Amino acid sequence: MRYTFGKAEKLKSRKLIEQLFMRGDRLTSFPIQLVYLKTQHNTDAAIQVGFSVPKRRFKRAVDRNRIKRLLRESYRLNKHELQIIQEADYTKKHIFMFVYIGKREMSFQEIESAMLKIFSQFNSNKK
RNA sequence: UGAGCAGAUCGUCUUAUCGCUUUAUUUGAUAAAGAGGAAAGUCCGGGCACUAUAGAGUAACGUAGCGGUUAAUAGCCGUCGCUUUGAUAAGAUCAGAGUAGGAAAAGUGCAACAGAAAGUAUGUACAGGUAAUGCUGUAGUGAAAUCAGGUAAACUCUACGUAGUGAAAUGUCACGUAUAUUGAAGUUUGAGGCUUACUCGGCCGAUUUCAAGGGGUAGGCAGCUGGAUCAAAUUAGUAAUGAUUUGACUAGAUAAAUGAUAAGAAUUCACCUAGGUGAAUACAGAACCCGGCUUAUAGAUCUGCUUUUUUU
RNA sequence: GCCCUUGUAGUUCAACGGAUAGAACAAAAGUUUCCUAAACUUUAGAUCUAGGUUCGAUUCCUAGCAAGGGUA
Repeated sequence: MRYTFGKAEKLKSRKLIEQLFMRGDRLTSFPIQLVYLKTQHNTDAAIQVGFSVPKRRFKRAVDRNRIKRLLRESYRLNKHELQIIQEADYTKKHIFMFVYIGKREMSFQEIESAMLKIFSQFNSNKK
């Protein structure tokens, strides 16, 4: 099991992101909100992921960068908890967007536990 | 020795594990490199690219002592004037700080309160003077009172300067549907359109046929980082800055890399007390590239000035 | 990335460069009432910050700070 997070797994297409926010479903576990959508995209990865921190809440670019890095790190280390990735089922492709809805910066441990909670919610929803 | 102010420089480090971006070897992987002094604000000025531009005038906007510097500027340097602070006994000089500092004798406007009067103004009291008279001086109000008054960061005038849009510019490749645009020829003849905001002036039209190839998808690549660069020495100059020589310089992402976790070290502060415990380590994150300005900044070092204590 | 606008009482807005910065609602105190509401009377409260021009600045200029918006 390798904890990688390469370019193919990154959500980059503007079109897909637009679709995601228009039609995607949402799951919340403070301070993270997950927006997800089952759709087709032409990459090898089962899930493409993006991370977002609103500029309105965090005015300085340094703070936004740090939170995004923490989110990305916690996703990278725990993504194997997701059944889709475990099964490597490429017929069920998804796109994810993690939005940080907290009002202040949090530690890595707090973010990680919230991330795990969201993963378990997502897995049970799929069954 | 402590405190304060001003300026300059630096602005955390090491190891392990797991990752990210770029480059090279190569296709398993390995190696190397990977945020700043402000990368910020976007306040000025350029480079670069594309578009536009026959010409003239007006408008609009910017700048404003003089000289220098620079690719260029509203930056920087020098200097004169003005304002202001300190020193000595006045004058004056010295030292520091600030300064958008052209024109009020072209014209228009504005000036609360006070004051007779604030600009087609001539009053009161006293003194002087005359043939006579606001003819002269002083007092009083006010920021300014007869002096071609004050105010141009009021309109304005003068001098000089200014085309527009910004790398999401622009070029190219791929996919791929359908018709903008341009050129030539024939027919027809004037509504309107374009030309820097306006005027003069200038240019163009509509339709049919033929020929050339445009637009979109914000997908890939180029643009994209070695340059008005940095450091040292010599040299020209009061200085800003220039010249020569030598050496140095691998960030290039694109919903956007430069990180996470753990341990240790360093510095500062607090507590117990002479080595432990706890806390903190700023401001802040490249986005085409440079030169300035402005703002934010824990802590450390150096220099100068002021002041306190101790010793001689 | 680029561009634009606005900052005045707690809130919404006024104010040629000229007296003590005004109005409405809100707040506080009082009158009225057995108590409350309504009504009436009164009070307190502000020019985003720092410089400059001017005799004098909310107004003009410069720099900063904050908020909002547009564009692709």
